[in-house]
Amino acid sequence: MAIVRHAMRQPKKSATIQDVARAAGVSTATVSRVLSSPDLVSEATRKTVQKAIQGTGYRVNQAARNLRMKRAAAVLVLVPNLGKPFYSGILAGISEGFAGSDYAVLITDTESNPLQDSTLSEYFLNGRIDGAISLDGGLSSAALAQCVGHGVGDRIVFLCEWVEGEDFPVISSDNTEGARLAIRHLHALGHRRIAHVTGPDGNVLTTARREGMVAERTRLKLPARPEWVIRGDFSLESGHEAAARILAMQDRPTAVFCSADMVAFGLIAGLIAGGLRVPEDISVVGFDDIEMSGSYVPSLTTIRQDRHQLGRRAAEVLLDRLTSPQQLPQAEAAIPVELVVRASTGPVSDQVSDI
Amino acid sequence: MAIVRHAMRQPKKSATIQDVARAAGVSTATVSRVLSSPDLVSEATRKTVQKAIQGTGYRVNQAARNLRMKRAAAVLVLVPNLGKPFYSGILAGISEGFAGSDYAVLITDTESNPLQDSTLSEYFLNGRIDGAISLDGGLSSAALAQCVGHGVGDRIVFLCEWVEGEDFPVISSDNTEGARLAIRHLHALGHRRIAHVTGPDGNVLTTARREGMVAERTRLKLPARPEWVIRGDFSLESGHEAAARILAMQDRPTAVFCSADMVAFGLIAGLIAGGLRVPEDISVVGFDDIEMSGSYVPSLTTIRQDRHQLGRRAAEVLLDRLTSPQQLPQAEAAIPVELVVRASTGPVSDQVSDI
DNA sequence: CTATTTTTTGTAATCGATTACATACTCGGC
DNA sequence: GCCGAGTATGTAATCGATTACAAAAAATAG
Repeated sequence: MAIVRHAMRQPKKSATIQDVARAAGVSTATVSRVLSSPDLVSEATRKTVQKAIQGTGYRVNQAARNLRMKRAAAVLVLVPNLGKPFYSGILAGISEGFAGSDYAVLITDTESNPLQDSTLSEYFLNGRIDGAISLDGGLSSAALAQCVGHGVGDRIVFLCEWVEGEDFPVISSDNTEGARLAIRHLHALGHRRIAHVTGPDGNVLTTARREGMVAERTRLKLPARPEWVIRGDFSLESGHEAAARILAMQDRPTAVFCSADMVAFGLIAGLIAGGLRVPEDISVVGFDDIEMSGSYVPSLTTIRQDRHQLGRRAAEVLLDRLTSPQQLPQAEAAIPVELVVRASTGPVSDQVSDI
Repeated sequence: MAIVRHAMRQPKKSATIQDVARAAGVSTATVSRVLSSPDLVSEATRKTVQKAIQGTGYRVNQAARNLRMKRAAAVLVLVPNLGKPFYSGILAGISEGFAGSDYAVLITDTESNPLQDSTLSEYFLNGRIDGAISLDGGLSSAALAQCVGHGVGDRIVFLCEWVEGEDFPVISSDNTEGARLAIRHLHALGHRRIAHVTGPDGNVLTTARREGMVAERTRLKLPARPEWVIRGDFSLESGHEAAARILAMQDRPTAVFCSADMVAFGLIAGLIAGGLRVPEDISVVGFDDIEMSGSYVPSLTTIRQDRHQLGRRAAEVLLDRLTSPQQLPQAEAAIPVELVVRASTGPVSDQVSDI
């Protein structure tokens, strides 16, 4: 009895729908129907065909299907910077949203792979994608105009960020409300002198959060000083710089609301290095609630964005538009945010309370 | 004169190669040749065809091309957790590596999208991908065996991590050397009592780094105590827990080498909260050099992995194998690492120096 | 000027699915 | 027993590229 060893190095030419048809003794049309609309096929043949599929190890060839059906079965996700921990949960939500469908999810980092104005529409025109989700509010209007011009404008959805003045569906957290919650929380702890570290100028989130902060501060009749609004850019470094500014102030705030958790981390580190205690001397609130925030020391009081939900929702909206393209841009409600109280905020201390 | 407004809502049925052929007065074969092997076509016709391509706004249909050429023009990257900042630079390197080619890069998070044993090979069999790069050393041998069985085993490349006992090309940093560098650095600063926070059990990186650490410690004849090797899992939390352990020790180390930067952050925060100063009382070294490490307070001394290079190299290796499939697994040299000295390490302090 | 090689171009088959349309079959109802 | 409706299946065109092969044109040799 000989022992046969197969090298099997070549990709097996996998079975085609023809092979299955032959094996099952039916036409390719029937096999195709078993795959895509099984209820059109009688119980008996369906079983036969399914057996034949098993037997041959048949897998549908996506390229052939895509060609015939004129679709790509893929969507593109544009992420400003994959390295930011903030995006992980979102991406998870997105892929979950597409899990039931047969769409593949392409992810690209727009920071390391700057899109040319034409790149996005190229993807569409080459038939590589059917739709796109952009987490990048910095897309050029030219790029978007191209897509609209080619008739694929209604397969683009924005998530978290958006482009001012453009009319695409946007899924995002209730940023303004988040800012209000933060201020209200600090106010309830007795804080009156509240500073804010913003995001980068021109960013839509910067604006939304700053506005929410200002609105609530006004409503609560809190004092406002120009130097208490410190320009940042969502980065750890900017938080650190903000700390230096605050330490140098004569008229120090008792609490700081940061436009992102990373900023808060940098700020706290800087403040502690400068001899202040958090939260005893100064309270800090972040925004986002990234994974690290719960385990930072001190753990961070912050505004939680439901990242998973955000991603899921964006996927659903895009999926809707891909399956029934005639729909008009329905109004999207903002995803609610939530205040998460942890150890970086506390009651205002006596000696620095305002008059 | 009437002003015409086009709604232009439908996707323009884009020009096909037939349209171009007609416009240029040549056959489709010639157009195709202009696209893929221009030197087979005479100067004159090439120009005509190119003009026709411009004129019609023709884009090649990927699905048709893929079907005919039996390829997917895409590769899959398996990332254990997209949220870890460590991966961003790597992904950037990978997409850069594929930039010149026409491969699309699919990225999937294996934590939020656990791969079934058959999922990876399904991707191959469905013709969705031509190759894969795995950053996940936790792939099941069953999944890999399936791929090998289907003859696509030679289009899989591991990056950073790998699966013990499997014979795939691996691109990774010189982890062992990194650990040695860390220990050597601490030794040069006068430290003798050095602790190590490891990665999770069973992880190949944990092993490589621990071994490098042990080897160098032995070489330098440094004291070793079982409790100075603290089990972690590359997370901030585990660093924080390690801090608690260290604070509780009677016989405290004067320096700690962490198996990841995130661990170091948690550790430092914990130590500072416990009343120690870094680096005055205790020095800390990380591993990875993620973006944050330079701006953390104190900035972190760490072992830099050239993430960009790692990604690029993996892309190149895979690309090689895709274009000339017969190649045998060439031996891959480890990518060199580098010690980056910052503020979290300093000379051992007098009062705690060993006898 | 013819024979031979080389270069350029065209014809038509092919990749592997989906689906419009045609056909065959089943089942009641009258 | 015939008709119509409904169900199940098959035939063949189609999606849009690539490429083997053939044919024509141009270049070279003798």
